[in-house]
Amino acid sequence: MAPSPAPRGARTATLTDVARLAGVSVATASKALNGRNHVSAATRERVAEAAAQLSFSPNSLARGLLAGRTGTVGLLTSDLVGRFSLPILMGAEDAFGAGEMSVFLCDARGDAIRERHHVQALLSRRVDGLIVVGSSTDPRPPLAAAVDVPVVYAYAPSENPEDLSIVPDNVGAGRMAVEHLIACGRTRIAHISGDRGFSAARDRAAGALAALADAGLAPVGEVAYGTWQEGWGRAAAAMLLDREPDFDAVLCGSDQVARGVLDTLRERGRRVPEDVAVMGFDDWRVMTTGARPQLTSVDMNLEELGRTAARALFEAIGAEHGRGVRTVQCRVVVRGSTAPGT
Amino acid sequence: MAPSPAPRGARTATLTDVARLAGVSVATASKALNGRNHVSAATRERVAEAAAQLSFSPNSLARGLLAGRTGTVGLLTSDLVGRFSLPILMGAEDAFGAGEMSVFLCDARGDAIRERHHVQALLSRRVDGLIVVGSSTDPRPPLAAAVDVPVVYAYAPSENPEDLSIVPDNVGAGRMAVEHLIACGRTRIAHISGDRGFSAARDRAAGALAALADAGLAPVGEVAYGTWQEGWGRAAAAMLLDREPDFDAVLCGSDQVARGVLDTLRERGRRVPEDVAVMGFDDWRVMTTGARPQLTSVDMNLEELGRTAARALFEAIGAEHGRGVRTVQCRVVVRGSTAPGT
DNA sequence: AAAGGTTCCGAAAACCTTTTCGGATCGCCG
DNA sequence: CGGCGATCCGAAAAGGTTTTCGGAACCTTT
Repeated sequence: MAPSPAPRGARTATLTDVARLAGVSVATASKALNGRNHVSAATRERVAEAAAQLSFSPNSLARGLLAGRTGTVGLLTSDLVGRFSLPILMGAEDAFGAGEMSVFLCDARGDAIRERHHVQALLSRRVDGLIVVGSSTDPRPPLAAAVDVPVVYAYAPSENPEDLSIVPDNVGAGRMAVEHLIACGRTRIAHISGDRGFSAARDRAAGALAALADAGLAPVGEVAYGTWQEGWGRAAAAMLLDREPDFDAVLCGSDQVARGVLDTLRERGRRVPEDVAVMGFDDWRVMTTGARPQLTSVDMNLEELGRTAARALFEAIGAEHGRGVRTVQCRVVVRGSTAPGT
Repeated sequence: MAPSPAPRGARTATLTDVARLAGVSVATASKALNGRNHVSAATRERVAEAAAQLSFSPNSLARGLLAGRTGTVGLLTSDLVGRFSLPILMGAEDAFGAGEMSVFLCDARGDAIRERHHVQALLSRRVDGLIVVGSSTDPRPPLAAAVDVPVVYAYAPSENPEDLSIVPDNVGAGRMAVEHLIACGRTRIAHISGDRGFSAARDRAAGALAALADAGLAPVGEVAYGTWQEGWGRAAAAMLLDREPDFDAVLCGSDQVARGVLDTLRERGRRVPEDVAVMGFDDWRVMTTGARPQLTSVDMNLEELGRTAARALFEAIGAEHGRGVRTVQCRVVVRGSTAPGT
């Protein structure tokens, strides 16, 4: 049996219908359904029954029109296809869903025109706030249009320091990774990074070098920048083996690079983790758990970042708006490539 | 310079303001801005100027309240974290964005309670339609609540054949894959599938076997079901080499399985594609392009599936609602693992 | 100059809910 | 029995837009 075959055209019940059925005025019906005072228990009951019978659902548009707040926010991503938007999105959706907020999703596809268009549409829908999710951690220009609702930038900070931005702590992540390797007893550590054009690569490298210096260690070779791909990992590992064969750990710019490094190390007869420990970045499960051995990685806590952005926006709605850049801590996820037996 | 520092509290301009500034009535202002007749060119110009000056943006809530249509749709996913929702989402968002529709995103996280709650919220916001995106191609129960707007199920079809569902053609995909292998001159084809519990695995196997039979060929060994992971690919390939070493192609249930198979084949001295051709499913770029050699795969065209679902919903809004299951074609993406030199 | 037609504009209703405030009813006390 | 307080209910306005329809002004034609 289909669940009450959609009565198309049968205008959905309004509060007036409920009131009529319950034999009260709309005002009373409203108060009864919203738990306001000055309604007798009996009346409240009658109204509730009537509402249930008509499967009444209050029209949020009318409510929003009156209240001046809609209970909606816009989530503007610049690149949905990218791997990093999604977890942030999930975290934000999660945090808002709990707070009775609904989320408009817009993907600008990296196009400024489309972005402006989407912002206009969202403002026209009277969203209470906006989260702008970038596709890399490099700063991005602030929204072009004049926006009269709070805006929170997530992942990619705004170039305007007056805006509120939530970003992962890549420097801390690099530091954390090296500290883990040192804790595993490694001292001859090389860093095969990703694309030098990304601040994520540079920040992680900076954190890693700082942690090495703090421990009185020098890196093995230069930081090797390339791409974020497996192929670069394979090539860079080969070069490292040729030039600086005396290393006992490799910190990689991404999980994909680490996969490539693992492949080359295995082919060249180095055992992981016995001879060489290997770490990745991003903790992309499909990459880390499919690897042999499973790959230790640094999780950027993107879902938490999304939740944080959502909470920040939520606070900014109605209250005064925060400013500046806030970071979210990363965390090391230990697997077999650095610690045997895990 | 910050772009006009958000004038909080400075009530956004309304049509009344525009009308006053232009020295006309709200009715005229409305008609002027919406390109209606019965407005002189001069007046239209004056109103447009006033609107621009106040950076007027019409209140969609009021408009929706009046029109009975909001220009919004709900996108209800059951599992955002899964790899398949996202491209569908993108396709849908793309198709709707072009049509001036805005998309509410909700993730039910596979929880029926949460799903019902989200549906209620969406109906309360008076969405014009609903797309329900599943996390696997297995049929799912139809929405529990009585919904009086069109619903389209994407990826996972509804169990109710009266509903409209858009799904990938997995049988056709399996057939297509085998046909490609045969076209590459292979005749001794094995199939290492994924998790038997998924209809996607069974459908692809059925299509593959049908194509083999059509070509007068028999598969090498049984269809091997396991998981969707790399580890299963490695293990299954090893077993295949032990039991039925005489094969010249392996069709894998997923790109991850194919990665595992590639690893084992390389380690056991079989060259790809010279000795053995290997194919995956899903065309997950990070898996296929990182592999050595790059992996031929079958793309399910999920983005197109999302667009198709969006278009179907769009048509159903206002018109009569379609029924039944429609499929979207898959396509083979050829890379080095089946055809050398590509 | 009057009649008729054309062109443009404005008043008002409609959409649905919430809130305010005045009015009505009832019970209780003096 | 009158007055008072408490309790509950309803009329009406507000929110911003679109649409309908009546009215005003102007031009053309006889």
